[in-house]
Amino acid sequence: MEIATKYEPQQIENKWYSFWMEHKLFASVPNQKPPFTIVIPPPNVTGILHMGHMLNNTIQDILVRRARMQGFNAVWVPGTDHASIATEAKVVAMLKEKGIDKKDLSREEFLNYAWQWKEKHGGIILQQLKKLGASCDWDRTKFTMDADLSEAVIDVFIDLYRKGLIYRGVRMVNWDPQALTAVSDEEVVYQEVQSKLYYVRYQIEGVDNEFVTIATTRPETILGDTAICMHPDDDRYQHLKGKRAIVPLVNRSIPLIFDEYVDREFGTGALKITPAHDINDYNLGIKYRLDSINIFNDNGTLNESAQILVGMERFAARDAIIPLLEKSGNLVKIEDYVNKVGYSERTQVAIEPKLSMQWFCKISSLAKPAMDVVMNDEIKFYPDKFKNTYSYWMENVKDWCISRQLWWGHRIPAFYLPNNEYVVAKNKEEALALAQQKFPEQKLTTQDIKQDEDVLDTWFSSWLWPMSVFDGMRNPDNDDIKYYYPTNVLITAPDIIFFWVARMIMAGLEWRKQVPFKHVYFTGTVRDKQRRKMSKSLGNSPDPIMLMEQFGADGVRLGMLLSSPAGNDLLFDESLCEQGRNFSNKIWNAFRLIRGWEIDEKAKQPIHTEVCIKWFRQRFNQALAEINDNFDKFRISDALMSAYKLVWDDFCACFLEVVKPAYQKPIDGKSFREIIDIFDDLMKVLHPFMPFITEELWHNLKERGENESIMIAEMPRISDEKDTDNILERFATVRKVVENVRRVRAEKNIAQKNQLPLLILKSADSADREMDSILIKLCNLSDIQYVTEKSSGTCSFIEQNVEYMIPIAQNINVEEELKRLNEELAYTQSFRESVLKKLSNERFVNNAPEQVVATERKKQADAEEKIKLLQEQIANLK
RNA sequence: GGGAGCUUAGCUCAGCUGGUUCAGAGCAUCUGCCUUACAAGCAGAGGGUCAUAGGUUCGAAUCCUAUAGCUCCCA
Repeated sequence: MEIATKYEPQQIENKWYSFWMEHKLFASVPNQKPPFTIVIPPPNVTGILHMGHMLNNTIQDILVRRARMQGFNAVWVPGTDHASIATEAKVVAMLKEKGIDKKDLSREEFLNYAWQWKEKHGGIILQQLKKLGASCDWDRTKFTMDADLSEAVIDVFIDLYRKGLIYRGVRMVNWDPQALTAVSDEEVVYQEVQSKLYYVRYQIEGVDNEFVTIATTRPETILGDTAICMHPDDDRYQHLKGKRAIVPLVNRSIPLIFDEYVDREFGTGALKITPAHDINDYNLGIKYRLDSINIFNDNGTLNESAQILVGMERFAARDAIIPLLEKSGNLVKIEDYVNKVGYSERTQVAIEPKLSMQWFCKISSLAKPAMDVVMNDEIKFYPDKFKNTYSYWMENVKDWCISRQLWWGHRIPAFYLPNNEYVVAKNKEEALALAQQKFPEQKLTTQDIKQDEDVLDTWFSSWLWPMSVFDGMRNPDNDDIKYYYPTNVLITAPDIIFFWVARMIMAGLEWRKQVPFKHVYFTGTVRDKQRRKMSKSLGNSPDPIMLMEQFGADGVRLGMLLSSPAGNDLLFDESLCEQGRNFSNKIWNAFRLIRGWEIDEKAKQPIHTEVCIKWFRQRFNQALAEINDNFDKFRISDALMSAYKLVWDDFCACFLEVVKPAYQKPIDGKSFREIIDIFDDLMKVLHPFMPFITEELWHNLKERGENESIMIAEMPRISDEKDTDNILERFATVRKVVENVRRVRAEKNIAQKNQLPLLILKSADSADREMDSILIKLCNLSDIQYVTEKSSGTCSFIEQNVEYMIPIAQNINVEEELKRLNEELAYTQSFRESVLKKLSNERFVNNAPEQVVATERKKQADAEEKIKLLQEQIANLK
């Protein structure tokens, strides 16, 4: 049979993904088996696949596939989240292209467009995940604005409201003047910017030529100033106590106040106070009952209250006010200054602190139990350092601003009445009934009540995700939620530990009295080689689809994992995928080798093959234990590396070299079948990492039924067979000897095809004939002789204090050999010295555990033995 | 400014509660090979004062303290 020497993944991948789908192998329904559940961190419905998704979803798929093969009823629930701000921005932009302004549309019209957009473009990412091999139960695909999930969100709002945990209030919020909505603290990204510090002097009221100078980075907000504040102990300003100042340009009289909040070192020690536009000023404003003058419109332009520059955009106003201040004689100086400015994560525009009416969720009572379950390890974090981050945030948790001034999302179920009261209810009818009951004298009708225009923060729906995907909020006793919840593990990025992870824990405990997941695995950030975050604007992110076309999905999956221990950033480099592809190819060729053998049922199994199979079974067992252990600790890249080395180093480089028959010779049937079984097991171990190639080869190894798949084959278990004859250790020694022989070959330029004899300075009685057969095969030896005396004209080496000699025809380079031997002797001697030093230290001998002292004595004995051998070798050469 | 964490080979990282020659892995590098599964490969080799300075200990990459540098989170 002709098989290509290179593995070509494309067709194979499509073939098997279709096969899995057709046979519904990803589907899960509750049954008697133990469940294993993962819910996908729902990507934005606007999203397209990027490298972060690749990493995250590769890990989820590995865990799910492995669990499935281990006999769990595994489910991986896919879905997307509606991403209020991002989606609304996309739709607005799309409409703009069509020449439609959002302002000209009704809410219903706009939402129509938005749904159309979602149906057309939403969920591309889920299609892309299929290319990766994601074994999601697609029939369970959910969207955070599905009717059932939406109902759950509204119910939760009402429930929290009735529990007194939701309130409405005026607060300083982070206003995004482009998206025209408040965003949460977590959605603000602070960046250092090069800016200016403006020094502006204010006339003291009623005193000629007396001024107080302040420093500000935002001179345009002067127009909203309602006080100037200084430190009460500041000597420079004692004489100003009780006086007032005049705001430049608008000539408003404002008080001078004194508070310890002020940093005397900063600027001039005098601070202008604009309560409407700065959170700290706002707090001082409350404390001193200052006026609050809002000078901005929602879109960031100046309003009537500013008195001048009305209608001008805030940054333009900043530029415009400087010449005015200069002209009026109030500008003292300008300095360069670096400060941090908050930007909206969604629109990248500078956040404007703004006072506005918002809905808030009281969080502290929810946070307490959520804190406990992480601290007591009921939920385990990997890596566990994120417990620190988590506890710090939870201890200082603030109320959650849950309203967004958008249309796309879950509309807040609050209904306003003509008397400025409001009621919270599931829909207008219930709201009306409630309102009529509450205010019977008002004689309210449907026309009198008006629902809140705002929607809820997207996270207010995603915090229910692990429950709502199983309809666990509306039907808490349904079979799915009872079976699949709590989920086993959440795979996510640490930057949403507060947004999402913490809140899911709160929600799970609040509504199901049960944690939503038992383990949280935090992936690192995918960065480029220069440690820069991958981003669209830098253009440093490769297209995952192209990568998969180039290296195969299996290759890319390996590439993602190879250097990404939990929580560590992954410095992505295409060469990692190349390594993955090369590994696929290695496996492919191992298969080609086996496939090409002819089978002779009459032939007897050679001794070296028998021994080698015995060894490999032990080695496999050992590696399996390692892999399992690594999985238990969520050290997935380590688990992969164990499997990688098992296949490449042990199976291909060693095992196959021993068992493969000579060129064009057949293999005996027994060996063939045993080797196929071993290969079969290896494919199963690799399957979670590399689903496609393993499925392909698994089907080619043996006759398989039409409905069979490696996906649902049983994962090999650690066998009880003990390594009674110590074959692992004996084999390890053999491999060292093989290395030495190969080194001699390399140094002496002796080709592998030329047979060599090997002399072993050891009694023939203690020979290990089993291992000799391996040596002969791997080193291509003519024979092995056990001798009692050294012979000259040999290259020799020592392994486990046994001397091995290879007679060679050419002259030995005595000097070179001596140099090598002397170096080894020196090393061994100094090693012995260090051991002796320890042993001659009474305190060591007295204090150290017996075991440790005994091993030191053994080291001493071994070293002395080796020194003796080396000295003999050296003497022999001279 | 407050907090957390990191610093081990050229790169990315392991190294658990001090004790096996403990200084490791993968990649990269160098040398030799188109050997009959695989050059996307084979065989071999080199490479580190474990950030620095102290301390605890019979014994420190591992524990403690300080310093330097880096990263992240919060304000």
